[in-house]
Amino acid sequence: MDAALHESPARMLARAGIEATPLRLAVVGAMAGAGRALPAGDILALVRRLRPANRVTLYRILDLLVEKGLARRHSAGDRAQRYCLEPGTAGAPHGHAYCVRCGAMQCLPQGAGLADVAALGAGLAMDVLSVEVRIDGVCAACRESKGRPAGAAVDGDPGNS
Amino acid sequence: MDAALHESPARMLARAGIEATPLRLAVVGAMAGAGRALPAGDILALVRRLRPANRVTLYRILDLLVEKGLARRHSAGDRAQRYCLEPGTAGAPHGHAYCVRCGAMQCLPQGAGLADVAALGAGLAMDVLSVEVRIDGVCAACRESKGRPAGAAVDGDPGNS
DNA sequence: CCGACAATGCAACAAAGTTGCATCACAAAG
DNA sequence: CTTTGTGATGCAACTTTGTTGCATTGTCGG
Repeated sequence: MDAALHESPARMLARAGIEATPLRLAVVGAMAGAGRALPAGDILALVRRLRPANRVTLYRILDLLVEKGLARRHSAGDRAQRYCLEPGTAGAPHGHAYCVRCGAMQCLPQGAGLADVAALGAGLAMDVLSVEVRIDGVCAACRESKGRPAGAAVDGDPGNS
Repeated sequence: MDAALHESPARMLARAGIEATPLRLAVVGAMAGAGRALPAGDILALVRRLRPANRVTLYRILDLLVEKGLARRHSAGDRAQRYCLEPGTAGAPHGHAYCVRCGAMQCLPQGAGLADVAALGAGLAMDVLSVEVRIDGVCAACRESKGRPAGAAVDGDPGNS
């Protein structure tokens, strides 16, 4: 996820061939700043700290980012999909650590155990497109503070457009 | 998934300490018969071939099965969770192969590449509860028959309660 | 200024679950 | 036999997350 941390949102959009708009910059900025996979609702809350934004537009931007390879969509155990910025090196997959207590979804370093899993798919009588690896558990922060969820959702106003 | 295939629904419920009812037997029977992870909607359709059944009751039964360790809940790329019968040997995880075309979710043999991934979680500063491994791609049936989805959903009447 | 086209917004819809409460069935108590 | 309690089931309404269709805005080339 280095690229996401060291590259400006504008640069990332340009790299993916996506026209930069204030909203898109805000979305990419929010995702890059978080440093982990966020549900659409959290991204929306983050973006709305900077500017009003519409739910539908956000979903369309996320779809666009995914389609252009800038972001990836991952399923957590819950109902909401999480989105995280692609490491730049296109196609390089990475797993995630999902905290079932606070819902945070940390990106795991690339390669960790993934090559093996990918090889598994190769013997499968199926055209493999991608591999999802998710470790479910309780993160360190939540383990310490039994009781209140730690580092959970964004606190931005969830008020509607 | 051997246990699921060779054990009667009644026996499985007994083993998990769940009281057997006609509906629960039908649910377990449907899941065992499918031999793969099914979304709640498909299970409902299968059960309704035998008897009328309510959506809510099905969800409650599925929750119960998961809670008692008889079944496992897995997220596919889409919105619906899939449920499959636990191999009996409690906690033994297995991955899944998800076809993005027809939505079928085959259970992978245990152990295949999973031990390695589990080890990955061990170094994570987090209490690992479980590991989800999903291979997304296009299954053999769908690859052959480009066009119509193959082996997709159940054809039962999706009519309501 | 005008038309085209992309981006955004709004409202309504849709799918998958969830919740609260009514009802039913069956068993134990009286 | 009737009563009463408990768990299973059913029903309706609601929530969350995402999608679709259409209207509006904004920008660019002419």
